[in-house]
Amino acid sequence: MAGQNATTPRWLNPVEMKAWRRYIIASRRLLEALDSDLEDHELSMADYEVLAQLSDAPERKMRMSELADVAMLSRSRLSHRIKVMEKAGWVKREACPDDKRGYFAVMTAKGWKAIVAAAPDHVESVRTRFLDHLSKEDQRVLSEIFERVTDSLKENPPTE
Amino acid sequence: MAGQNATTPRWLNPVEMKAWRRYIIASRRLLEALDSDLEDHELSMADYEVLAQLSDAPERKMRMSELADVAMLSRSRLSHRIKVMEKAGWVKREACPDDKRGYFAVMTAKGWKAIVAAAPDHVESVRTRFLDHLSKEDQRVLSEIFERVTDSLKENPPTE
DNA sequence: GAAAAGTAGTTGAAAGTTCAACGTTTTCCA
DNA sequence: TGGAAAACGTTGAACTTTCAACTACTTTTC
Repeated sequence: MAGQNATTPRWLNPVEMKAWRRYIIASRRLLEALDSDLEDHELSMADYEVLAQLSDAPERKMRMSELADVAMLSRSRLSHRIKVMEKAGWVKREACPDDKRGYFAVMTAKGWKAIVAAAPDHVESVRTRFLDHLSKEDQRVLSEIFERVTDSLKENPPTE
Repeated sequence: MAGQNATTPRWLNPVEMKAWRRYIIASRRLLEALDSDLEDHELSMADYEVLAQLSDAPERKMRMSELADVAMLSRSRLSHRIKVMEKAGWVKREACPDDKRGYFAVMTAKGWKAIVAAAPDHVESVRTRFLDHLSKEDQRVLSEIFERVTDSLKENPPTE
């Protein structure tokens, strides 16, 4: 992307700037707040996401790489994180019989208890800190905007 | 926030869920993409933000704590980061004459060159990856939504 | 005007994340 | 069928971020 802007840059006008900055700033603070709310359950957002995904999976287990994809973590990051979560007793690892390279992350009873305890509070956080400020129409507009953003990122992924 | 939900949790309905997840997923990918685009200039988003804020400040210098606030970094994080940026030659530190506890972060000529080189590409990234997918009306709606979200976070800050 | 309380900023250690390299197993295809 | 290439997941090292403690200075309070 470097050096592709020989022409005069199209700087943001005030309205664009406001939309962009408000979005980016609110999003950071929102994430912080959700993370902080989850601390009451000794969970980070990433941990929550991992457990939530596992709890939706058949038999509450999932291949490491699939879990990494749906939880949007790098494989390496997931691998390190699962090591910690395993120590905490929320998940364990299980060799995959079909593919000897592979492993499953399996949610334990303790992990299930943790997510069941955390989920209502987390959903309530998402509501009070975010969804409550959106009308039905806002929800629709937002869904569409971010669908377009995601689609465009897929078409034009960053080159790393 | 823990234990405040003795009542049945108000789970998200499908429309709410879709709005929430699309927003959160697109936002993560968007941030990743912007960060990745900036790598061409050897800058992280945090570094960019620090340099951008400095370049707008009078004399291109700012007190550490003010800089931490506007760039949304903890003081400790800024302190560590400035150490690295100083080594890279983009900023230097300067003792504050009025308050002997204080320091200024001061942008160097090299820092100025770095931000001037990166800004057009970065703005272009923000456009192509985000703003281009928003109509004027979308911009307005988004500004208002995230203003409400920010206001509510101010009224009800996380307790850490 | 001195002690207490608060503010500015840094530090080192602990925890988390990225990156590149690696061993193992599977897939591809000539 | 055999060997190259790709995929799975882990690892250790480097780097980043957080956390709590700390020094140094300033402001408040009585």
